[in-house]
Amino acid sequence: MKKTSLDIQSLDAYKEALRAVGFRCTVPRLVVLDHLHRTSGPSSHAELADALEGRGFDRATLYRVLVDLTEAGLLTRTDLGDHTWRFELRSGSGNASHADDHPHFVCIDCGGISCLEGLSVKVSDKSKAPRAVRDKEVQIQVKGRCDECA
Amino acid sequence: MKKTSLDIQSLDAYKEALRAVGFRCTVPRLVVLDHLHRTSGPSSHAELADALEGRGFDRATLYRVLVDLTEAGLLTRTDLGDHTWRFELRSGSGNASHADDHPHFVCIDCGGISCLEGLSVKVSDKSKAPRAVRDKEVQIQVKGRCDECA
DNA sequence: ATCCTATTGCATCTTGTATGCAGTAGATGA
DNA sequence: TCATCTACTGCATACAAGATGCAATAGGAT
Repeated sequence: MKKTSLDIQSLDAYKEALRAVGFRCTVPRLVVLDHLHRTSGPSSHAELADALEGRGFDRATLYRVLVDLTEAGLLTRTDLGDHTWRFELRSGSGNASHADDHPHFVCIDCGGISCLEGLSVKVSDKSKAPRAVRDKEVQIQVKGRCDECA
Repeated sequence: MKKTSLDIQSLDAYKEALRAVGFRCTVPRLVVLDHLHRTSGPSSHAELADALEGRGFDRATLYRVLVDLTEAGLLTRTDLGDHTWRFELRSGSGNASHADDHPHFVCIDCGGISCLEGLSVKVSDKSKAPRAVRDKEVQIQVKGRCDECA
């Protein structure tokens, strides 16, 4: 099922999103957006660079693309505890299916990351919890062993 | 309130804890344990090294002390999202006030840690979640800004 | 007090992140 | 369609936190 290297469906959406934040539509940026769109779960700079190996993009370029897009609000940047930034498409960037603030599951063995979209956290004793918890202005991480490593 | 440089009260407890995990009771280790005991909240390697400046310990030594003690189970190591490890005494290491197995709220500004005892997690789509999540064999971390830093 | 070996101190390396600069390629107007 | 302006890219290079190899040293068991 290897068609074109870029998802034509979303291409226009990406271009529009880039222009909306005042960015030029360059090949590296479109490829990064496309890759993050296809990938499930957040990607690190290293993972992205590996995945796009052979496309001829410089690692520094990819790094700056990630940072720039994050600052422009098209991506989110999180650290799941392994000392590497992981980037993910935000909804509204041609990626309507993915919520922004879902919990992540981090495998304590292999370091694999997956998203727990269907997970909700409830606080029973709200009086004690910090305001941020009640207002859901938090980032939730769940650490454990994934099915492969269990 | 500057008395001795080492908290005599806890010294024996530290020595005992070190021996319990098969470690020798060396000066750097005792000083690190003592410092973490006095400090509220987690300390990074850099903070620790700065605080112990003048004691003549090598930074690499302090780093290895932190890592060793963590692997021995006397400390916990977390990353609050700023790409630096932060270490904290675990309960049972002369710090009985803190249980380890409940969700923690971590302030992304001050690094303060509070406990969310009344927090529960529900998974709506159980088919996709890793087995560990369903079996509750996970460690949950909630990151955000605490009330003081908000 | 002596000896064995876990630890330390020093040097060095790695990895992830960040930036300066000259050349290149988007986008705009003619 | 082409010229032009300048936001990007590629390359080199820097930087800090985190690791590690190795000889010297200091716990602690005998």
